[in-house]
This record gives sequence, C-alpha cells and structure tokens, in this order.
Amino acid sequence: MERVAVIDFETTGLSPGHGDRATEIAAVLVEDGKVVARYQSLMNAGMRIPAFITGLTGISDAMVRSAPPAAKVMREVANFVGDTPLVAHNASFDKKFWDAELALIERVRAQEFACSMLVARRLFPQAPSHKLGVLIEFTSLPVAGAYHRALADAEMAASLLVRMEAEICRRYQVADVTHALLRDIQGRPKHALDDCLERYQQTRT
DNA sequence: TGCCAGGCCCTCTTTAGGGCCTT
Repeated sequence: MERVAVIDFETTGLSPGHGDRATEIAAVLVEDGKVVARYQSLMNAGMRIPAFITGLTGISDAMVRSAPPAAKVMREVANFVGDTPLVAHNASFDKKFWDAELALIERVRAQEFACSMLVARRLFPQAPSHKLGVLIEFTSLPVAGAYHRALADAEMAASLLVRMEAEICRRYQVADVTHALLRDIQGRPKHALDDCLERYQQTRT
C-alpha cells in the first residue's frame, strides 16, 4: 500500500462546532506495513478540560498548560503529514477536528480521509463491537499503550489497518490495497464488499 | 442558565427512530 498517515486527536469534547478544541494529536506514517515515522504532541488551545475528559484520557489542565500552542503543533503536524492520504478510526470525528484546527491557522486539508472503523465493520462484521480497543483484542494485536492517548491510539489504528489490508489481500487474492480502495470499501453498502473487491481485482489484472 | 455532534447503518424503514463510534 502507498504511504498513509494514521492520525488520532484527543479533544475537550465531541464537536468543534460547539467550541471543543484539540488537546493532543498524533500521526504515524505507515509504509509497507510498518510505522516509519511518528509525531505526537499535547497542545494548548487555552481551553479548560472537562473533568470527564481528564478521567477518560488522563490529560489534565496542567499538562495542556505547559504544552506548546495549538497553532504551533498544528503547523508542525500538517507539515509532518504533508499531502499523505489520511486514515483515522471513526474518521468523521478526526476529520472535523483536523479541518477546524487547520482553519484556525488558515490552512486547508490537502488529502482525503479513509476510516478504519467503516472498513472494519465490513471486513469483521462478526466482531463484538467496532470500537478500536475491541477490534485490537478481536484481531489479537498488541496494545500499544494507554487507550485514549493520541500516540497509542494512532499506533493501534495503524496496526489494525495493516491487519485489515492483509486480510483483504488474503481473502480476495489482491496484491495491494490502496487508499482509494479503502475509501471505495467504506463508501459502499456493507453487503456490497464482495462486489467492490471483485471489481478491484478486475482493474488490477 | 442551560443547552450542545454527526455520519453511518439497521430495521418493526424511506413521511423515522435509535444504536454505534469518536472525545
């Protein structure tokens, strides 16, 4: 697969449209099934962190207060990933924050997102749930660190992605899985996975 | 003061409702 960047945000809440901001970002570059580079930073957006979020993530007001400004971190991580295609677990969430935080530094996203959760729902419909942690356990992948910290979650989403690529190659006898194919799979009705991959096979032979 | 997401996907559907998933 071509190089992709798997990203994960920790935030003060669920919606940048209602004033929520990022508190931490991680991005890992995945190439040939391996993580080849990592970026991770807490970021200070000047927001109080709700107690519930501190309980969930372990990220406190004190940690964020001593972190670099959000604008500096977003410039760094945007430069780090460049125009590499993006992947996130439940990408609709990370896409909202990526676009919102970039807009604050007057930058615009240059690439598409693919969603590891939507692909997993199609590839592993029998999984007990499609939360990242459950899928890591379901696929017997190693836990990379504390859940709900950006780098650990990005690393685990990356390993899940690599596992799913291998599964697609094995199950459908294709040699390569592109970012475009992931987006094709996630955009199709769940029952149409076989149809999608059959057509992909035809384009590669 | 108190409110507060939204896209996906199933079904007892499509003139809708509710669970899942992210923090």
